[in-house]
Amino acid sequence: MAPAEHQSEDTILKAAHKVFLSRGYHGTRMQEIADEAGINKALLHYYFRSKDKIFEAIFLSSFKNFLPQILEILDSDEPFEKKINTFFSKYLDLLIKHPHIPNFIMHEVAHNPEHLQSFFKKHFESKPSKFLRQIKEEMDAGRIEKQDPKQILVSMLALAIFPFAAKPILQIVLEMSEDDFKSFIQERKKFLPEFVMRSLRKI
Amino acid sequence: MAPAEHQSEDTILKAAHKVFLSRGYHGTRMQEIADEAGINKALLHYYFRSKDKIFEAIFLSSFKNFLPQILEILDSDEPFEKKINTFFSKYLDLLIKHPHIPNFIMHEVAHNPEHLQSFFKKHFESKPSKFLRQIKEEMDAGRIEKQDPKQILVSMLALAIFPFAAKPILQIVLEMSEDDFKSFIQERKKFLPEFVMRSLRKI
DNA sequence: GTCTATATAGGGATAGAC
DNA sequence: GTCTATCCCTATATAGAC
Repeated sequence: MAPAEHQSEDTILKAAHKVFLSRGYHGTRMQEIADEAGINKALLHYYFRSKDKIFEAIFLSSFKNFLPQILEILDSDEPFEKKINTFFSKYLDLLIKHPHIPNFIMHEVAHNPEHLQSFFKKHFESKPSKFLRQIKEEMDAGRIEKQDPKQILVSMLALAIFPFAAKPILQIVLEMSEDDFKSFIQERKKFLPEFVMRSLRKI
Repeated sequence: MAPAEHQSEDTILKAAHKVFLSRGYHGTRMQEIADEAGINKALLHYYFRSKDKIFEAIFLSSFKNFLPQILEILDSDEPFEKKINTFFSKYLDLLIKHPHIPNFIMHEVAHNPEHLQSFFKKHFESKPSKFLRQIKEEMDAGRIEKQDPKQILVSMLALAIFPFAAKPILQIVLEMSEDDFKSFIQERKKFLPEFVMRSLRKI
């Protein structure tokens, strides 16, 4: 890539990412993206034709960080218990890097569910089918309690994602400062694998 | 209350509730609320002075369904294990009745965290302090594993709330129809208390 | 209390100079 | 490529008749 050529485009995307993720589609003003990027409104339309086009780019890149990367981990060949550890460790790290993604995705998706179906099919065929099968195998082998595998998967996602989506509320209810919250999440990396495995393990 | 007097006001509130919860503050048009209520735009301003005022009313009533009612259950005098059961059973029922509240609250709160602090202090002093103490007591009595009580509380909230916030995504990833999702949630009422208690119980 | 009509502002998008 | 100026539609809000 030529160095200066795409500089503005990247600057715009970074700015747009920041604004869209903190304000949502309808809360975002093109002016604010321009200010954040240190350029003019007109330039936004020069690079991307419309607000919609910029949004699409941001949404796509965000979504890729929200689910597919993680589903891949779940579909790896690691043994079960090891995989639970890897999952929480990697997912929490990812969420620490992009803490606003859960809210952003869930909000936008809830308001355009029609688009999601085709969008999903277009960009990711990855389903957590291998992981769901793996859970079944563990059950059949008598190593974990018989449960609906989907309930387990959704629970794992919930335990990892929810604290980031509900952060401001949790901070108030539990009287946590920013630092408190940070160490709460760090603690959670250790807490969650144990929490889940203790629940699953046959006694 | 006089019968006809407040009819329009109620109609407006019901319509506003529906529109705000499905579209969010910035996605909501006064025109759509008016249409939904079967009245004129101007009438909205006659009853409530501005969009902000209507929103405030809706947000307040929604928030009351999202947290305080549940924190109350947690601060009751029930014994521990019974309380875990009551919590999930009542909370899931509440969320079935108001499935859009989690997304709505979390989205709006994330974008106006400044307001939340004073808002929360004004309307609810209820903190889950009794429940957190109760967890500690169970630990001290040797009935459950020693853990950070806050991690447990947040996990319980996550397990209950997340599926509603992430519903459209889950439906696609797990290939669930509306009916599938409904029964998934019904199943979850039984699944969650066991899931949590198995994890906590000392072995 | 409820309507129609209108004022006013805000924000996405374009024209055109440089 | 980047800017200033401006168009134009949309949305909140108000005025005023009934």
